[in-house]
Amino acid sequence: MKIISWNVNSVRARIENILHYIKNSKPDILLLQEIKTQNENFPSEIFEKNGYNSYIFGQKSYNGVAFLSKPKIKNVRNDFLKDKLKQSRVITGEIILNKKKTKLINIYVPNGNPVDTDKYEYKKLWLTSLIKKIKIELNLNPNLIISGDFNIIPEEIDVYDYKRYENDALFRLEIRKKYREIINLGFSDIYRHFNKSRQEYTFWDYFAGSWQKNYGMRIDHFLVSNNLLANVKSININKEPRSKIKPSDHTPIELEIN
DNA sequence: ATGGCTGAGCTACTCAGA
Repeated sequence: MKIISWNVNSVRARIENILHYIKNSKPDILLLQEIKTQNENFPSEIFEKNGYNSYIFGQKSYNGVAFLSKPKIKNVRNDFLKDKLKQSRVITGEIILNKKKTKLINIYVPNGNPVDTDKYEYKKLWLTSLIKKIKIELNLNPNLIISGDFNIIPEEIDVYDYKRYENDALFRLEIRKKYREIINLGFSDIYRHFNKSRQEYTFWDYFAGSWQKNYGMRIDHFLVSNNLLANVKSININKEPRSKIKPSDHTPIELEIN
């Protein structure tokens, strides 16, 4: 099964790029973040014509997450977290992997910049609440996949110049510690598991020629619970969509799992 | 280098992103 996560930065502005990508990469399940639209304006019919069911947790203008899926996803919910600001940032659902009931948790973590503002406090609270929920969930079901735009640079190797980001909400030590906390509950960062010292990114800013200079960062992740680790076949960051006309600033990360 | 770009909502300009 091919499960892919992609922050598309508006599903409607990106529709041609997404369709082109789907035809080439043929995901079974696509986890989308930053769809930037309400449920009623989500282009479900277009995806249905291409063989995908849509499961949407939208919001006007900002945020929003969704699943596109060939197989049906069961028990889809928007209430995994209580979001203080009522932003649409998590959608969950259940699939069967290798006869195991597996929960997919698709997340769009708050950015948190600038630091030392309420935005940063919101990110910290949001992550604390996420960790608490994951801990509970792991006790109910050992088969979890958490994926999406974490807005966290895990280590120095995961950004083009870490010194520039030491006091940034994506790289501050206390934020990276939250990421470690999730992993320490019993998960693997699948990209890093398969690529111990490789330096690749999933995001490049639109401005200042960041893409051309490869000034990027790895902030989109797949965390797979250790009970499922043996099922994982491969992980790949597909840079092709970032090179296209009118791209998202993020590029897809692709998981192959039995 | 706290934004030089992009998108939504709207129709001039602000807010947000990372």
